[in-house]
Amino acid sequence: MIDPRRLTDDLEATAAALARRGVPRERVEALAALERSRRAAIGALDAARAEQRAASKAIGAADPGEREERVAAAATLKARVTELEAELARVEAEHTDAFARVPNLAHPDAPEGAEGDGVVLRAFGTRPTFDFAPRDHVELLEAADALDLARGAKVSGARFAYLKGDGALLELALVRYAVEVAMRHGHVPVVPPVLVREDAMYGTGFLPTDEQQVFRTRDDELWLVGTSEVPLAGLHMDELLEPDTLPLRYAGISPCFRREAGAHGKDTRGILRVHQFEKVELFSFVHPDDSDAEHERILSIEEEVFSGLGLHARVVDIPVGDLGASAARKYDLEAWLPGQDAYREVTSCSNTTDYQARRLRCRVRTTGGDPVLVHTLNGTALAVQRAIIALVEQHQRADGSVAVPEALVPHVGREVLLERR
RNA sequence: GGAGGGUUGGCCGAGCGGCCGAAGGCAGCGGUCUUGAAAACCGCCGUGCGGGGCGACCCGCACCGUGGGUUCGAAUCCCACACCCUCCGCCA
Repeated sequence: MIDPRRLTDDLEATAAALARRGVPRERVEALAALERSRRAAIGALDAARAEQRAASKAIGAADPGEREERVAAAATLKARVTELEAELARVEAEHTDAFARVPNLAHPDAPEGAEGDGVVLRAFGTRPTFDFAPRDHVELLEAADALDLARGAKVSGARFAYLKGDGALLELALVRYAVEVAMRHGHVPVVPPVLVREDAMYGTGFLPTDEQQVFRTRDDELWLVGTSEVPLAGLHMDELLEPDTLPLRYAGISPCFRREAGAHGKDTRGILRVHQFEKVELFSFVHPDDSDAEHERILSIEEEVFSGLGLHARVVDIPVGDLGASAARKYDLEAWLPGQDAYREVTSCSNTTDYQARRLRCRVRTTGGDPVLVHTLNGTALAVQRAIIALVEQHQRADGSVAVPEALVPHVGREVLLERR
């Protein structure tokens, strides 16, 4: 959510900034009007309440003779207050809903453009070459009975899969490996709840905008998270933090659930786009001055995780037209997938600046001045299914087996996986 | 699922219709004292919103788990819900 105050105080600048995010001028002016009527309603109510309070106080000290008359007068004032309260509630509801749908302001350095206009900042690792026709992850994993898509579909539907045998082992090894890298960089490992209340979904910006992407439960007011970013951000909602506690850094380990509505026909093969996957997520709460540096820091951890697996990938600076509602700036890691002959997104890290903090009411004390909103950042340390794809496809050998990268050997317990029996 | 107890400021903890934004303590901040520190003593010390000065300040309103209700007036009374604790049942 943007700062309503800033919107009315500097309409021109805010309108220009929001135009970058595709918010039309008329809508910005409508928001400003809502903010002004909200303030007017508050002013009127406060004044009426002050009158009523004064009248009530006088009753306590009044002579019994004039009491009845004073009570009647106070009752009239009360009716006025009730009326103004209803008016404010109406304005406030409209205001809240309208502002909740406004995306975060883009970072000045985020590149212009729409999906596909990302700027490749750099690449790391070596793009593998093969003296045989490389297979894709489905062929490699199914041949070794490490993946069962057909039965996944039978039991749960399309976009669900079983990881078995080496596939299951690979998940455990990758999670453990990623958590260790994250811990080396000061992120505290966390296994969070994956069912959360609506408040946490709103606070992180997944509601109301992406409602159709989220699984919800029928009999309880709970939502299944699409990333542990939600419960990790929620960790400090409604909190006023002490400055010396920042930065707070976490590494969430959790399954993630996504409806993938509107993605019909897209990435239907294999486990690239599934309804349920496991992910290790980096999350930081920092002082607002430090969020740019923290963003680079999280990106570098992501690069370390991937390059540590001997994988080739590139870093993409995502254009404003392709940012989610909460992000001011986003970097993706795109790994080379020989099976698709393409680079595909395997991680993503966003600086959400004060967007989530405002919605979650998370602030930090400052020396002297008023508390300020913290900045929050999130990034994928490792998304298991996509990492598995990149790993088996890039490290495959002619016989369909996969060389386990050195860093993963201790966690897998073997140097080769997916050998056919 | 059943029965009880609880939820007050950064923390602990009083308050049980108007004098309560809220005693007291701890922590924190400033000062006196001290070679320095501790102790002692003095002072300050919640958050949000609205308005004004538009500076380190003043005024108003709101907030005692959340949402309703009673009342001229509620932290205090009533109802619902959420969460925490104890006991019983069930269960991994």
